[in-house]
Parts: sequence; C-alpha cells; structure tokens
Amino acid sequence: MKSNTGHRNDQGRVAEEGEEVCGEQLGAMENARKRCQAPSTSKSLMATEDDPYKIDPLIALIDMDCFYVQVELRLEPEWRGKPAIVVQYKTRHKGGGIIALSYEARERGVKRFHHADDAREVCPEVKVFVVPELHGKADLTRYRDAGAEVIRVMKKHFHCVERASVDEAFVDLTKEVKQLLPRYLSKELKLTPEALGSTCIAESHSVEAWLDQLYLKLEEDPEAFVASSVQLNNFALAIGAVLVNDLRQDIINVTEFHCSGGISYSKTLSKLACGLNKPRKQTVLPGNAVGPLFNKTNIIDVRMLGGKLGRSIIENLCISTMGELCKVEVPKLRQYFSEETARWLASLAVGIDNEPVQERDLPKSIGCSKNFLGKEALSTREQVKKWMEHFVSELSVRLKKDQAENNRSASLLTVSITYVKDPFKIKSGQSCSRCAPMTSYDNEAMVYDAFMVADRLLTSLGYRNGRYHYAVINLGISASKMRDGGFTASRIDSYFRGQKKKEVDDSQIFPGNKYSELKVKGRDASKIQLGKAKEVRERKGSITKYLNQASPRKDAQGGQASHHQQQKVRTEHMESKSDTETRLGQLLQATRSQRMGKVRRLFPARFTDEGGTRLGGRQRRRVPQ
DNA sequence: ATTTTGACGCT
DNA sequence: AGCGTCAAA
Repeated sequence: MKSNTGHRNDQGRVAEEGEEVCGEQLGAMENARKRCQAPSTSKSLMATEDDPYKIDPLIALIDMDCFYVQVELRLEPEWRGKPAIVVQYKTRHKGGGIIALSYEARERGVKRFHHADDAREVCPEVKVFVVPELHGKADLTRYRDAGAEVIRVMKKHFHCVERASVDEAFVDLTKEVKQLLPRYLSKELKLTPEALGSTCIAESHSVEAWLDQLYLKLEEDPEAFVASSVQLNNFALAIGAVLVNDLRQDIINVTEFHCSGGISYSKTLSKLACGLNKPRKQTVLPGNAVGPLFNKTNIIDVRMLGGKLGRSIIENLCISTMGELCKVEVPKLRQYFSEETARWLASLAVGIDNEPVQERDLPKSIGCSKNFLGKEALSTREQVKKWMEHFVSELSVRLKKDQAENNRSASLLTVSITYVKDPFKIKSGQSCSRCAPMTSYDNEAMVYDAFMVADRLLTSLGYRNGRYHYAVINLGISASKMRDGGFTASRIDSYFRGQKKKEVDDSQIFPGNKYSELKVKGRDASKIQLGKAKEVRERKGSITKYLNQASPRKDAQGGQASHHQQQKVRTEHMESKSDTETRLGQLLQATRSQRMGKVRRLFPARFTDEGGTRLGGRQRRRVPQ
C-alpha cells in the first residue's frame, strides 16, 4: 500500500506552460529573497554550475522541553527526575496557575490548566516551583535569560536563527547542509544511526531502515540519485538531522537544557514534526510522510490554525484533519475565504507555508504587564501610578541590560490597558493602547509618560471623586521600535520639538515635576468613542474584511468570527497564478525552481512516492523539455 | 479566574 | 497609531 494514499491524488496534471511559469516563479522568488534577511533559502533552489545540487529549503525547529521546569531544575538539581511544576502566584487562586510541568508530572496525571492544588491532589509528591516575584508581579527574567543562553549556542552553529519565543527557535539549515552535501555524497562522511543520535523518522519505525534505503538508492545509481530531488532531499534531511543532533547535544553540554527538534521543509512541518516525539528527541519529517501524517493531524494542531481561522475551517467545511483540508479544492475554499486565504490554506494543506526563517535572535519589544481581576482592579490615579512605577522599575533594568548587551535603544513606549465597567461582572473588557516617544531610560521620565497616557485615557472615559468610571483589569507597558546605539541628542531634540502644552492637570500626582511642561503624544480618548468603535467592528468589520469581496457569501460565514490573516505577506511570494487548473499546480510554481532548459518538475517531488522506503517504484519523474 | 509575555497583520 | 489574532511557558 502506498504510503501517501489519499493524499493529493490529482497530481497527475499540473503545470504545463513552461517559460511562463519559470518567469513568474523567478519574480516570486525575487520577492521572497528581498524579504528574507538570509537569502540562503531561495538561493538554495537555484542550481548553478558551481552548485549542482538543488534541494528544498531545510528548516528546523528547536523547542525546549518544559522549559521553565528545566530552568528551575538546573537551580535545584536534587529534584531532577521527580514530578515538578512551575506556577505563578502561589498565594492566589488555588495555589497558583501552572505554566510548565515536567514529563514526570504529566505521567502522573497532572494537566496543564490545573492549578497547584489540583496537581497536589493527583500527585501529592509533586514539587512546586514558584515564579519569582518582584515589584509585586511575576518576574520572568530568569527564564528569558536562560532562553538567551540557548540562542547563543544556536548562533554558534547556524547563521540563520529566528527566536520564535522564549524557548523555541527556527533554524534555516539549507546553506550548511548544502555545503556538506558533496562530502556525504562522496562517502567522505557517512550518515550513521549514531550520527543521527536521538532522531526519529516520521511515519517510519526505524532510522536504520530509512538510512539503509537511502544508501541503497545511492549505491544503485549515484547519478540518478543526485538527479532525483526526492532522493537528494531525503539525503539533505538526514544531514540536517546530524547537524541538529549535534546542536542539541551542544545545548545540553553548555546549558544542561534538553530540547526536542523537528527537521523538515517549512516552519509548519518542522513545528509539527517537533511535537511528534517529545521530549529529548528530534523528528525528521520527509516529504513522503507528510500525506500520511496529515491524514491524522487535526487542523487545530497546525501552526497558525490553532485559533479562530482553524475553527472556522472546521465549521465551514465540516472537516477536522489536514488530510481532508488537502482534498478541498481552491474554489471551494474561496467560498468561505478570500482569494489569498484560500491559496494560503491550499499551500498549508500540503505543508508549504513559504515563510522564510528570519535571522533574528533578539526580541523586538520588551514589556511587562499584569492582570488585576475582581477586587484587585485598579480604579484610582494613585493605583495606576503606583503600578506604572513598578512596571518601570522592572522595565528599565531590562532595557538598560538590553542596551548594554545589544547596543540598541527603544524609541517607543506603549501603554496597554484593559478596562471594564464592573470588575466583578467581567465579560470581556475593552482593550486599548497609547504610545509616547521614548528618549531615555530615565525611570521618572518613563513613569511620567506612561502614567500620563494612561491617565489621559482613563480620565477621558470618566472620572469623579478620585475614581475612574472604569476599572482597569489589565495594565502593561512595553518598549519597542529598537534603534541601533544609545540615545542621541537629535532624538531627544526631536522629541521636545514635538511636544505641545499639557492638557491634563498632573500637579497633584506629580508635584513639581520636571516634565510638567511636556505633553505626551496621543489622542484624546473622549473623542474617539472606543466602545462604539469596537462594537461596530464586531458587528460588521471583522466578518466582511476577510471575505472574498468578489463573491459575496456572507451567509456562509454564519456570523462566524473573523479569520485572521497573517498570510498576506506569505502569499505574496507565491506565484501570482497563471492558468493552472489544479491547486497542486498553483502550489508548486512558487515552491519549486526549475533548472532552466533542463529538467522541469511537475510537482514537488518530495511529496511523491518516489524514494519512499518500501515502495520500489519509479526512480523519478521527468518531463523532457 | 491562568498569567505574562511576544510577533505581526489589518485598517 | 491602535486594535485584534495567534502562540508559548
């Protein structure tokens, strides 16, 4: 039985018009290259005389296993091997909420979304670590710093590393693997199970068998092997697995932290692969395993489909797996989603996301926030100011460290507020944010600016007898728009030039303060009717804006929530479409390159049976030009 | 009533 | 500029 049965059976007829497709594709790739800071991905698709091997992009995701727990266990190693959890705010609701749990704790029935008290009930011996508190709030510095340690090791191995969160990062392995390819093909280096270490192969029981199959094909006909993108891609995948295994071992050596990894052709596939064998394992996801895997993958479990969009796919199309989504034709998708969304989904349904790995190992913003629920809700100026001071105390330390270590300074200070009428009858609060230029890391200046924007907003919503009419249930500040270097005179000058006279009386709350002549930027909330604006959005905006405007189908939405689109950029560098009939044809144009004037691939070879371990089918498909 | 982050797209 | 969505511990 074929390993990809049921997955894309319409691949027979694909693109046929040659030059046109090539032309479009080169244009699309050019766009992709411009956006990608590390152009290795698109370059890798180009076969040249110097570089005869053409492989697909190779992307890994490294994800630390129950990271916060590991960070705590490194500090208190005596708890290693025992069930352990990390909770926030021990003294609050039910002993604090779990934000990380060890695999030992999971085995004993502790669940995410449990609280510390629940965990102790099912597992009395569980070790409970509590997130440090500083300035009256949870302080995650310890985990951020540990995450930075890991990123440093990764940067030592690879140029193109994208910090995706505090504990995970994507790596573009393409360039490194390409460089090694000739040495492995020539047998100077050998792919062995030992070299692959803790590697698993998705949809395969044995790494050994998978490697054996690979080498069997190579021995059989070396020329055919290097000419077959299926074989070459599998081979590259195996090399990638070696590199990632080495990286993971180095991370252990340097940081003591264990992690899992996924190695495949896109962020989406790598992420999915990474989750297949946790903890302390890495998973290779070859092209021919994507179909079978997708047949049992819930749509919700795929990156970017875990929210409203995924739910609306499931409801509208009455399907639940990626395999089913793959069989839905683009026109059908267009009934429910915009043209761009439809195409993006069609790509995603075969594992293609066209998202380059951005070379970025530092966060783009630094912030802190806190919820104030129920009776904790803030309703006086003094309370808000006090918390701004707390936030700034934490933030300024983090900002100054960032400035010293990374030679950059934030230029924008943003205050975020969620407020409600009655904090005891919370449905969903109104969220809003206001910003001010950031021209120094002076605590007093930051407190003043942050408080002023917050107070202006809240006061405009109603203020009487020392209380705001609305209660603040979430408050946060964040620094962003990082610029190289420190603060310069010109930046400060331009800030002062931009100031107008202040309009809010701050003489009592900031007696005699040195900023009293300044006024922060920002709109007057009283004039913009926040509540109403949001209401209008909910009524019409979010529904219509994602619909295909050309074919009105409002009924199909059934009042569903919005379908958030982050795919616009991505679809941009997919082909702009010729007249290919099948969806498959549309997909491959953007994702495959052709060797001009030589072999032209009909479809992404990695998704075919060729090279599958037990198929013994045809070697490769070619279309004579 | 998990909470605290962070990135990014849309308008 | 400000809001919403998605995601990770």
